[in-house]
Amino acid sequence: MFTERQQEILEHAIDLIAEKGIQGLTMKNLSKRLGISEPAIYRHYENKIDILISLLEYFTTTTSDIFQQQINSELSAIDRIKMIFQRHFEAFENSPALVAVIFSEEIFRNELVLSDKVKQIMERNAASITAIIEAGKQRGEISENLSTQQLTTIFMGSLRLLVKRWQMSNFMFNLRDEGEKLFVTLNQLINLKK
Amino acid sequence: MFTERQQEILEHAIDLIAEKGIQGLTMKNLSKRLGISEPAIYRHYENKIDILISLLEYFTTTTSDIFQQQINSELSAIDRIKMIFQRHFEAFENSPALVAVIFSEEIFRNELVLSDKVKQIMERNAASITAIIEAGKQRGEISENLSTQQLTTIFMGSLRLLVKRWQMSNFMFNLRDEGEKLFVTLNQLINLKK
DNA sequence: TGACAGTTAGTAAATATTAACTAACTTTGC
DNA sequence: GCAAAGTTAGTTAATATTTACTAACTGTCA
Repeated sequence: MFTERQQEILEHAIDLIAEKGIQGLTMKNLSKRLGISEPAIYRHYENKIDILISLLEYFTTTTSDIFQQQINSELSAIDRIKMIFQRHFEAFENSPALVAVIFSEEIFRNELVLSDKVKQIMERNAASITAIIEAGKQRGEISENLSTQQLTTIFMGSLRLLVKRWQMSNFMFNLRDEGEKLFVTLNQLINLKK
Repeated sequence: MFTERQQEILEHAIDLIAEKGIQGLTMKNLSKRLGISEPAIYRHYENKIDILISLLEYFTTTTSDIFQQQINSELSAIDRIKMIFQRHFEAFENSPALVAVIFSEEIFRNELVLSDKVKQIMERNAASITAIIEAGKQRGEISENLSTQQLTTIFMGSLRLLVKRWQMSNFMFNLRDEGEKLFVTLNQLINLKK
């Protein structure tokens, strides 16, 4: 899918975005990081947008596993969502720069091809959570009175905000621990309905 | 606080950011929108960063009322949070471009003065919600078992995600109606504990 | 008359990209 | 087996365009 060099370029691009935002991602900065000249980058990518498209694909493949692994699991709905949470946290702790991409709507806003891809990723993720909640309802784990769609928003929204806070704190707290706490409360809220 | 012309400039700047992201906010684009020349803008603002600082102040004054009005209210905690939600939705429906600013962490990342201000705004908002939840706990409206901090994340996170979705859909659904639905579910979750 | 708000015509620096070339490999055909 | 041809990954220099910003001038109006 990606050559070794392309992957290197992507990783440095992610780092740059994470550190300085999208405005920090210039060919000059990127080449400096890579230790090669600007034109050398064009041996591996046609243009800058190509790099960004690639970057979204890279992110998609990285995270899509997390969702697909869960779908066949025998766990309860809530535990399955919990596992999705945890795996994301792990992925982010391993490479905090990835967080910049999960909040990349702003980054990719100016190009239609890119913003569409971001939309797709978000919709796919929401659909996964929705499916799990529906299954949970059928098994009687989650009250039928609660709107699946709204629960999806609540789960994803609070997850996203936690990660955003982690990013804004310069990754100063332990994401997994805080995620655990958040999940305890979410769990309490859902279970009380039984 | 702002002259008439300054306010005009800010509004067009917000529109530009809303449409094309931060990269769309150039002095050229801005002057084109305003129907004046680029140098004319410098009659009203010293430089571009000055405009962005002003923009955050503009946003702060616009939304800080929403929080302060509530604090003295006699309503229940949940209703007070609901009102804060609703007033935000109203503000956003009146000027959807404002939404771009609420998610402006990315936009203002490159300048320390700016990103600090964004952090401040977020913290102030979180503190308001936290205070309301704490009060609700003391009045017995919200279970003491539930973590105030996590509840704040859940409220703010789901609110933010809803607004984000609204933005990504190009404002194609009714934000207030969907907000109402979200709140019904949040209400269900909290109240069941009684 | 003089401050205010605009203009035109520029600036230097930064931007993504292209042109032209090179050194070091690998493949191919006799 | 080895020279010719091609590829890969880089270089420096130059490109057109865009960026934020400035200097100097002009009209307007209280």
